[in-house]
Amino acid sequence: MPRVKLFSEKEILEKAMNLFWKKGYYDTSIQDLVDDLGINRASLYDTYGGKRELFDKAFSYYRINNTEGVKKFLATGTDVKAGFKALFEMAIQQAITDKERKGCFVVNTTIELLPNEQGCVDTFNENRKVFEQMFYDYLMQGVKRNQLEPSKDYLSIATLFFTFYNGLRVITKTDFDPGDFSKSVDTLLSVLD
Amino acid sequence: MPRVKLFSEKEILEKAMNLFWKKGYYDTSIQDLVDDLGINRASLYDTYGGKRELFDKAFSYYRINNTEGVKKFLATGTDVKAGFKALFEMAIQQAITDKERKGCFVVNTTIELLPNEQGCVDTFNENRKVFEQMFYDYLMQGVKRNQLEPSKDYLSIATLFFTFYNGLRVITKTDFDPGDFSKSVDTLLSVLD
DNA sequence: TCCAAAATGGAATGAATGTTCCGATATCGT
DNA sequence: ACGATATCGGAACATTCATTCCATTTTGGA
Repeated sequence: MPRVKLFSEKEILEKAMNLFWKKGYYDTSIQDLVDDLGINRASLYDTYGGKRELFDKAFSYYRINNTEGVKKFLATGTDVKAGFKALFEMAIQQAITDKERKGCFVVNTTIELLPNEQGCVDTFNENRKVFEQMFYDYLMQGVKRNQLEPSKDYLSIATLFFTFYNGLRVITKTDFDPGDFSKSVDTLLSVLD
Repeated sequence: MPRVKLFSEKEILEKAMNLFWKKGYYDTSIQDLVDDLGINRASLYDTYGGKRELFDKAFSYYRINNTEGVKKFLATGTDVKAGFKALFEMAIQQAITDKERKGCFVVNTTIELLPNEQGCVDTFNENRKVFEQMFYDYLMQGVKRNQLEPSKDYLSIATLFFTFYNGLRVITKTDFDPGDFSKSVDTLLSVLD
């Protein structure tokens, strides 16, 4: 049997994810990765294929975690409106807590790779659909539990919430006032009343 | 007197703006610029300084036009709610019309340069303030004209609208359904009722 | 007409890019 | 203990990058 890997493949992938997340695809060089991941140049190529392959793996890893994270987050609460409030507040809080202000990896990558790399447009479309569906299902739960009026157009509300969520992820990269955005979240959520 | 420039400085700046807008800062090389702008390598450096200087000039040029454009757009209409509806619909329509799907240059640059280039965070903060103020002023006009209830928190509505606007600029780079987003705009605007 | 000044074309620079290759090293099962 | 096999360190590769330089061409005013 051969020599065993001296690093955890998943651990390194997580590091790569964080670096790509922070610096984006183009501004991250192989040298940056070698320095940051702490593994050998050759090991990087042997294990992950190359820059683009590593990026794709890191991006996939993020999307899975992100989707699962939000799904679980919404599943914890019982009140739907409070759930969305908490979700948006979490995005705000995350931006304050994260000293690197990385925002959302999916949003960042959408902006960076489109429109020039149409090959990944399907990924972004699917991500949007998954989130909108998740939001919609959650809203319908609220209707079933008599927390929300049944007569509203919850598909458009799901789209609205997701769009707002994306906007939040852009603006929270700048120096924003958390209080202002908490208020705007409340205003947004008033569409549920 | 020297030889006269064979190109219009503004015309070339506009071309540079479009290329940076489409491809972003890092993925646009000097060679790309030389090919696209149709001017000489040396002329580019003589006239604009360098890649970063040219980018800054192009970005400034965009922001001025963009701000003025939205300001004039809002000034044309008389009904405030209809004005916002038209503004958001314009963003949607622009995404469909623009075959390159460039989105918004400010949003793109915010995502691409932050958090690594904190030197330009002031620019983004100012841009946000200008737009929020513009939206707020417009809303207050609606109050004065008795089109809108006076009791609402219009500062938070301005923030909400601007955040949504940013989100739109992200999502409209993907393959979105214009109809869905028109509906979500209507839902958003219901906060004014 | 001639000269100063600016634009031009294209070569040249040196650093950084992604990727490949190789000899050395370390490890596991036999 | 040994050999097969994968990792490792680092050199080497060809491109591409932003930038600089220079000789040439073009122009407008004296």
